[in-house]
Amino acid sequence: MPELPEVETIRQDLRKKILGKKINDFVFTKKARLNKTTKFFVDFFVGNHFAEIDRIGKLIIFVLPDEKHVLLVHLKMTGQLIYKKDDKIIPGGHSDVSTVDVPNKHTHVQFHFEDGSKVFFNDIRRFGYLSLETIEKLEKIKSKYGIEPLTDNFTWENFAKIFAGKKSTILKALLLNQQIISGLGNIYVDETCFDAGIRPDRRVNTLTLAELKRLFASTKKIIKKAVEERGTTFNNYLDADGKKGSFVKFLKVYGRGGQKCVKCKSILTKTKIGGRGTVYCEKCQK
DNA sequence: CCTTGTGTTCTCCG
DNA sequence: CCGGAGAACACAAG
Repeated sequence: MPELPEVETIRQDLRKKILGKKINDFVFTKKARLNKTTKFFVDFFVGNHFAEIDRIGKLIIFVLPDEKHVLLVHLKMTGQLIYKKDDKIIPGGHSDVSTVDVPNKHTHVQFHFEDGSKVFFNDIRRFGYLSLETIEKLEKIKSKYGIEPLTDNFTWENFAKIFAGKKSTILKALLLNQQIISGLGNIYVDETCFDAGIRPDRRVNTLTLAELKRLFASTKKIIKKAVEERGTTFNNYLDADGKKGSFVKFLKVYGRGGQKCVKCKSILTKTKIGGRGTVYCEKCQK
């Protein structure tokens, strides 16, 4: 599941690879989820290029040189953006880096660049989308996102403010709410709560100052570490080179329901909180 | 039936 | 009874 660290990894990778490169062709299948006609996309992109790649929360923002438009890409659960330099077949099959062949049956969109390199948008479940928007629309969309764990705005003061007015919200629901904190998804919320030693089903108005401080520190720590490890490949996620993210080896609760807690060896609880699958330790998290 | 991210709808409380 | 917050529901597809 691409969350902030995964999307940020892809953004940083693609920036180095495709900025300024002229787009020679825009290729698509009829399964592609686009917010305009395919003709519109082709006419718009062929001959054009990307001037910058930004991100807000889990949304990738490809900035066009006209300073009037952006291409928004949301990967949802199974989307991938894979860059490939050329179509050379390496004898014996796979290259030593990429763990995926592209294009494949889940490739719905391709950008072909002037130097022969390509970007492939793959999506098994097809929940992800490409959306061509104006700068004005982007500002409206951006205004709906909460504070970003990787920016200077993510201070203890701003973090504490989030909780100040809240009453009985379930902690996990609050942390997953993109309008409050942007970028956290199911993996990092469970990991953050474990790291802070707090049950994800706690009502936020019952959290003590000490607990809030731990939660703030853990959020920063987990996200920073996950970005350093280039994300978590649990099922489907790959970076722009088709490589897996290595944070998976640091997961302490996500996907480990029924297994032993790494700290206290008791069995981790798997349950549903706020409608989402949740794993936590009854002993280590209070 | 499950999975998760997100947008919408509904309910409840002060 | 109104407004807003929070929770529940709906939807995507395999």
